Amino acid sequence: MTKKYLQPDVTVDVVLFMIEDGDLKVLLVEREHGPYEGMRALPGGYLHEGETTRIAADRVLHNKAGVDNVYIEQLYTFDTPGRDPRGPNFSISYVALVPSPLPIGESDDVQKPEWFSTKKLSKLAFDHQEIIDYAIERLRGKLEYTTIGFNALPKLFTLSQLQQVYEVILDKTLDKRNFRKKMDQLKMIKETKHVLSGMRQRPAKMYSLLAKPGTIKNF
Amino acid sequence: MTKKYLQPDVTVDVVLFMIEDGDLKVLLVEREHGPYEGMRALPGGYLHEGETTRIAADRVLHNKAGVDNVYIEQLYTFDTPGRDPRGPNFSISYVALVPSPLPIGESDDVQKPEWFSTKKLSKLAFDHQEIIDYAIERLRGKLEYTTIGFNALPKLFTLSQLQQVYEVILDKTLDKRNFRKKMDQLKMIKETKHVLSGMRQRPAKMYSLLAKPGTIKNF
DNA sequence: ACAAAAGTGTTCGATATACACCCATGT
DNA sequence: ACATGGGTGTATATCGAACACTTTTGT
Repeated sequence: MTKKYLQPDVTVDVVLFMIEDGDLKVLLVEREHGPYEGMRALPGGYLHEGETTRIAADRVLHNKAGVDNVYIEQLYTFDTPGRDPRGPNFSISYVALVPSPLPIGESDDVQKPEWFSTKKLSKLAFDHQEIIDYAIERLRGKLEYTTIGFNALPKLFTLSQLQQVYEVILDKTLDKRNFRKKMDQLKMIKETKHVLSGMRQRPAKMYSLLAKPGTIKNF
Repeated sequence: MTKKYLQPDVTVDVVLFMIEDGDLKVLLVEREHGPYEGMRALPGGYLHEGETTRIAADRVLHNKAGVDNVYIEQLYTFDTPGRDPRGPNFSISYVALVPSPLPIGESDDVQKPEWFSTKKLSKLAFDHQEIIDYAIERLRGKLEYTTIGFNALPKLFTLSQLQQVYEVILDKTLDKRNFRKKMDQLKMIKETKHVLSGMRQRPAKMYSLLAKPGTIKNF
C-alpha cells in the first residue's frame, strides 16, 4: 500500500484586486500574531475540514472583504522551502477581481482589511509580494484574450470606465478612438438605454457585456 | 492562535508530453494497487518529507521516464471533492515536455510506463483525463507566446521538425512558407553548419534556438 | 528516372496605429 | 462662457493568409 508521508500545512491566500482612482489596488490585512506580526499580508487562512480550496477562498473573501459571488480563479501553489518560518507550508493562491465602487460596506474584521495601491507597497509578510506580482501578470495576460476585465466594473459601465480598466491593468495609455473601434468590432458589449449623468460634462452612454466567455485581442 | 485543521493528502502528478509520429503523446503508468487498479494513470505519488512539489515532480520524471533536466512547470492544483475515493486529496500537477527522440532508455519500473497518443485514450484513473486536457490547453496557449515548443526538440533541429511541433500541438496544419517567414523575422533561431542527411531526400539545414525567454506571436 | 521532402516570393485583405476636433452637460 | 470629459473618421503601416514550383538527395 501507499505509505503516508509528511503532509505540509495547507493555507489559502487570496489576491483581491479592485480599480480605484486610476490605480490597481489590492486588499491586505494586518497580521495579528505569529511570524511577521504587525506586517501587511494577503487575506487567507487554513483550510477547514471538508473544504475545497475554492470554498476556502470564497470564505476568505466573504469574511475579509464582505463580498460574495465575485470573479475568482486559482493562481498558483507556492511551496518554496522556508516560505513560512513555522514549517513546511503550501499556499494555494487565488486571484479575484471586484467591481469598483464596491457595493459592500466596511469590514469590522480584527485584521483591518485595507486597500493598497499595487504600485507602492511596503514590505509584506511571507512571499506575498511575489504572489501579488504573479497575480498581476496573470491578470494582464488574461485581459488580452478573455473578458476578465469586465469583472472590475458594475453591470452597466461607460466606455471610458472600460478603457480605464484596460489602461490601469496594462499600465499604459490607450487611444480612445482605437479602443472604441475595437470594442465595436468585437461585438461583446451592447449599448443600453441608460446614461451616466450628473458629472458636470456630457453624459456618457452606458453599456453591458454580452457574451460571457469572449475573446479579445491586442490592446 | 491559528488552529490546525484537517490536512488533505498531497500528491504530485506529472503530465509528460512528447511528440512522436506526428502525434502528441503522454506518458502513463499502470496502477498496481488501490483504487483504479489495473487502469492507466499519470505518473505521480506522495510527497516525501522535506520535498517541494517541484522536486517531487523531478523525482517522478526521473523514476518513471528516466529523464532529468527537462522542461517542467506547475499546472494546477486539483482538489475536487471525491477525486480520490480514499479521502480528501490534492493533486498538484505539473506539465513537462521532452525532446523526441528520447535520449534515454527504457524504464524497468513495475508500473510499466508507456507512451499513449492523447487522441485516443481509454478511461483513466481518478480525474487524470481532465488534468491531461488542461495540460494540453496550457501547452497550446503557451506555444503562441513563448518558446515552450522548442523543448519538444533536440538542440539542433530542422524547420520541418519545428513546424511539426507547432502543427501537432495546435492540431492544425500550417503553411510552410508562412511558417518559415515568421520564424525568420522573429530572429529566435539561427542556422548552424549542420545538416540532417541520410533520409532519401534533400538534406535539411539544422537550426538552434537563440534567445531563451522569447516571444512568439500568432501561429 | 523517380520519389520525397527541402527550399523559396508575391499578392491581397485584415488589423493595428497614429492623429484632432466638435458635442453636451454642469457650473 | 467656460471647463470637462464624451464622442467621432481617415490614412498608413504592419501582419496574416493564400497560393505552386524548383532543388537536392537516396534509391
